[in-house]
Amino acid sequence: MFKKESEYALRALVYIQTQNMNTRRPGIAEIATEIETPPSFTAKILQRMVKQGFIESQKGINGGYFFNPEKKELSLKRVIVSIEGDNLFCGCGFGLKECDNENPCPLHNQYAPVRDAMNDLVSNETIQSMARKSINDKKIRLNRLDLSK
Amino acid sequence: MFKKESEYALRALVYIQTQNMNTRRPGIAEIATEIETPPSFTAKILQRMVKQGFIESQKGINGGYFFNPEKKELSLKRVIVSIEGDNLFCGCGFGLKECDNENPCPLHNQYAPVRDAMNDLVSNETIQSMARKSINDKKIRLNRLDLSK
DNA sequence: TCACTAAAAGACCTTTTAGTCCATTAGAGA
DNA sequence: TCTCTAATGGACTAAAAGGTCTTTTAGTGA
Repeated sequence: MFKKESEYALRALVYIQTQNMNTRRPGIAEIATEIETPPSFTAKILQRMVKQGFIESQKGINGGYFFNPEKKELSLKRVIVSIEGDNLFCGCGFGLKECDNENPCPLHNQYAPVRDAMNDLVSNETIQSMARKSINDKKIRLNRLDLSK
Repeated sequence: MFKKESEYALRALVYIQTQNMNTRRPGIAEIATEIETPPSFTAKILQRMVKQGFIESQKGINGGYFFNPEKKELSLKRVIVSIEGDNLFCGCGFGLKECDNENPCPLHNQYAPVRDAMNDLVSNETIQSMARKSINDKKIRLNRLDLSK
């Protein structure tokens, strides 16, 4: 569904938030290990998240990434749109440039409701709501079941 | 949402079916013009559709592409899965290899219903059902509103 | 059977996505 | 202020997606 970059960004941000809630500021090496992503690529992605202003970073000893608790919660949609645009949430299933209720493609009437449901989902869920779920339910994971595999 | 190749394949197949219903067998040049896709790439895609057995082709004068009316209707899902696999309809939104009700990612409970709705949609709709809609409702299109643009 | 037509095959090119590596910058703490 | 550490920046590589072009193959019908 989403691009690798979006998936990695979401997992990394949720992991950072769970650690922040535990008064920790994880660094690249730890994050990449925990969420099982390529370290260099993850570093590149988090750099972009910092530039977007979604998170902040601290260099040097005990440095790492963290959310500014003053800011309002960050929706999944803002993260995804900053990476891959909003075609997923607005576009036509048949790939038409212009497709709406007035001039629909043959799939439009069926497709639009599902697409809109996806839009609502990522608009309403936030990195923070995901992190809370993750902390409150031990069953919920950000990686594979068995890291030794 | 879908790859370009899937979008072009769906539009081409629906167009072929609408023309077949009018006792015509369109060729590449006509198809690419009508659905506004790159001709060479469209040819490549239709070759693959023939190899998959989804459509048949006829060389030479009055040649072109057509559906075998003996066969049962072709679901959108079969077309899409043959091109890009089924990750869209089975995969995890966070990109985890293992993610289900027992061991969910933080998005699973919200994401799975929307993903399943998408799966139902493409499983139930067929190239033929799309073609019928297209023929019965003049408002429905497979290209832009104004081809002169 | 010849000429024409249109699909098939396959090599090739371009752009985007995915990912690596190394040198630089800057903060923390001793 | 020195040293260690960890993020930053930017050049680079690899693979996949998207797309083109030219030659070959195979029907059609005159």
